[in-house]
Amino acid sequence: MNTLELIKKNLDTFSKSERKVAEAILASPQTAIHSSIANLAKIAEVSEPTVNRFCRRLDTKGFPDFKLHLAQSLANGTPYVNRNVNEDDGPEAYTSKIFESTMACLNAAKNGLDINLINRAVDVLTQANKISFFGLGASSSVAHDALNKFFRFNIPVSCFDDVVMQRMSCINCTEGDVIVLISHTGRTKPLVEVAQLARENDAFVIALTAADSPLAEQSNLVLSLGVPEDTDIYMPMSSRIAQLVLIDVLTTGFTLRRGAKFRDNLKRVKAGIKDSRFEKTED
Amino acid sequence: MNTLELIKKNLDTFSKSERKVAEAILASPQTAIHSSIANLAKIAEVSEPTVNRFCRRLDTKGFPDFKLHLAQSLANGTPYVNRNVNEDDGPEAYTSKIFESTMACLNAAKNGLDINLINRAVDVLTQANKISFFGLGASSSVAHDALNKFFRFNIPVSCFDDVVMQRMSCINCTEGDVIVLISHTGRTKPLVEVAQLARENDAFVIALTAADSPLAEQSNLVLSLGVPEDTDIYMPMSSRIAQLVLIDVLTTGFTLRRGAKFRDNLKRVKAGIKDSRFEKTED
DNA sequence: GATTTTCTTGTAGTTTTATTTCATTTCTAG
DNA sequence: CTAGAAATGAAATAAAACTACAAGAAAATC
Repeated sequence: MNTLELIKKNLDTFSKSERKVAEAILASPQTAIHSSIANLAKIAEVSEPTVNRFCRRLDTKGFPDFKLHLAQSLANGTPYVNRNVNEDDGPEAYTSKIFESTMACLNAAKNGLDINLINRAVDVLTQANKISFFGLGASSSVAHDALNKFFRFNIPVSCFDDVVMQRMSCINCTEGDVIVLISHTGRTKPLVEVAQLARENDAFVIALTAADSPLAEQSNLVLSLGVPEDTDIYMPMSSRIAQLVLIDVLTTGFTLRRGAKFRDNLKRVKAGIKDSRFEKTED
Repeated sequence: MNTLELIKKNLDTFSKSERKVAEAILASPQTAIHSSIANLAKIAEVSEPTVNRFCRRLDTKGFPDFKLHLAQSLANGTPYVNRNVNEDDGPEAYTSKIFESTMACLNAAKNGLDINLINRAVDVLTQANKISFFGLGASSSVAHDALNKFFRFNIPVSCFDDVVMQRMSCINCTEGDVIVLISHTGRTKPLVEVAQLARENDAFVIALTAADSPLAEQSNLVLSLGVPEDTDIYMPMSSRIAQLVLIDVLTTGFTLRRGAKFRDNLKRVKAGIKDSRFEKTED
């Protein structure tokens, strides 16, 4: 738990003098971590033992230990607090807010993931005869991205971003086929129907979507990113980034699982691209 | 600069005893920040002043100050150090490595951005008659994503991921058109030619690409993400994520610049989608 | 190869910083 | 208004960090 947040939350549980300490710290945390206990006591206009007691109340061993905790939470740039863009932000402000909230979001997503399910998904993908990635709207770019990555493994893989093609593809499914459906909310009707159709035709359905959504219910395996987002004005930015990173994770798992033989194959594909470039490397 | 990294990098500039200290810290940074100078000296089998000298050599005021620095860099989950996936990583390991290195990469990207150029890009986009997003290969999904976002602003916007269409589109360019080219390396021949073609037809060319690349030279405005990446085996994962976040930033800047009127428009587009859903929200 | 110089390291002493103890003050409840 | 409890700070104690200096090792010079 972020120390600054903790202090804010417990402001009313402190005694009068202890609150003075809290406020002094909140006013300038940077000063706090670079002060001695005597100095901070003077700033807060209390005695040294009071500062010490304040530290202990926050479950630290004492003042130096408290400074350590505080320093650590400052290092994170408080990414969880108050990072929404508002109307009068300048370029500097909205740029760092977006980057920081994206990072915070990835962090949250990481902590909320079920590693066993990921492992399971990699299993399924490794054994698939054919893999298809489906997404609609904003999620279609995630599906495309997935296609791009799996394409290099030299296995049958496809990607559709319109419902008609998705349905047609599902009808031709057989056992051993894996369909990966991508939807932030899991409430896009056509996609839920596609999931149903796929399962009726014996395909294995993996969903990258919200837990407890209609789409999740229709799927064999759900990888959910617990990333709430205000989708009312701005677009589902961060959550989509998290989906992409999840695709990265699956790709990596896939690569590792299939071992060295396949990694050679990857290199060969890359080598084949080099001709169309000024130099080496990748787009 | 990350303290642990700094220690590693300077390992050979230390004297024999100081290196003992460095190694003791690297072996268990967590122990280090919770030890007194006497304790750490004992662990490293040196004297206390040696530890103190070691701290000063790293440009800190002394041992307590050093602990603060170290604590801060530990708080970031050591994302900069040694985060490459290797063959025998389990799901847990590669998942967190990928998430963490992506976050680190975003952080690096954020710090390397030129805010003025972003502001300039937003300016140009806001005044464009027509916006086109071009990408090839892995970058095409970024272009699609951009299309998806700008599409909602109710301005002429298009996206092509094959060279032929891109060239055709460029030939029809007129002054006031803006072309956004996306390429991780900036060395994809066809895309560089497209940039040339677009400029010959009076379009304004914005490139999301590496600085000092052929593509950068052919563009009117370059937004570069200084994100080096080992593209030899794994794909350009993190850098592409950074590009996407940059698109988010541009979109946000665009939204803010055009003011409240346009934000209403966004809401209307959203409302129009709702019918095709089980509930509200967005994919 | 010896000798001087420089750099490195540790011991012991000093100073700074943090913590504990305890007396005083300030609330709170009857 | 007073007994008891809680909060606070002064002073003393303990701990930690730092400094000065001297002994020893390594490097350079003759």
